Amino acid sequence: MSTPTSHNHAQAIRSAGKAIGNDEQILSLSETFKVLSDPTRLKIVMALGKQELCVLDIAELLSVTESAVSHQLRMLKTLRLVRQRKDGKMVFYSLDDEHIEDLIRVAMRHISE
Amino acid sequence: MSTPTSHNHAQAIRSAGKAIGNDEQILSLSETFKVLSDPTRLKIVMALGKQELCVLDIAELLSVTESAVSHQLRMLKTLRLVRQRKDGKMVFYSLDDEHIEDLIRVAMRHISE
DNA sequence: TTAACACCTGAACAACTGCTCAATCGTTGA
DNA sequence: TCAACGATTGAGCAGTTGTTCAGGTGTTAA
Repeated sequence: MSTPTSHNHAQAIRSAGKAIGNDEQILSLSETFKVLSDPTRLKIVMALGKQELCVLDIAELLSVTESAVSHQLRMLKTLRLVRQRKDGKMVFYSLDDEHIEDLIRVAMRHISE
Repeated sequence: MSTPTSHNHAQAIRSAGKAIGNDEQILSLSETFKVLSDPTRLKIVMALGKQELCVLDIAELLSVTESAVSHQLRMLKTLRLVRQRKDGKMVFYSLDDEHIEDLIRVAMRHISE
């Protein structure tokens, strides 16, 4: 007896290939996950999910500089995850995507094993 | 009139702070998202969700080298997302976490706007 | 006008990431 | 025994990432 277990490579590849979307979809998916893969951004998103905050509030809450927060907020705004509202000297940010909170909720179920 | 809109910074920070877990939890969450933030790893996970595959199958399916696949599989194994089964010269990998597929499903709802 | 404040921006830097390449291991068939 | 095969590993590299820093904008109060 030689062949340990019969395994049709060609068919396995064909079958698994169907489970993968097209490259454009994969890229969108991975970018979605990438936004939340940085602790600072994740905290910002979770905080804004609870309530509207200005830049300095976020900076103080996370113990990072205004600049760092501002950079991350720009990215989050570009990706349409947050929205901004100017009020005098301050700029208030809030979450602009309800799906993101679902995503975090599901991930929390995951890490609690 | 000066104050544009009344805003209690201290209270806002306190309130939003509750929405953020402890640092350990945040780190776990962000790491979960980070695994799926790379297109190659995401494809591997999605393919293995459909069916068990050996290293060469994955390499061919994704058009990358065995080495690259092996490196990523090691990471996925360390993080307990995949499990391996040796069979002769081949090593078959399969998904070892049902929550991950949920996560991808929710993210797909997100990107389809 | 001026100073203070909240925020934004671009350059620069260190740290990290994913890949390639070459070498290696373990198993199998000749 | 030995060559072929599937898989793994570590070093090295180019590209990316998140932060800091210095300077800037716009708004407000004096």
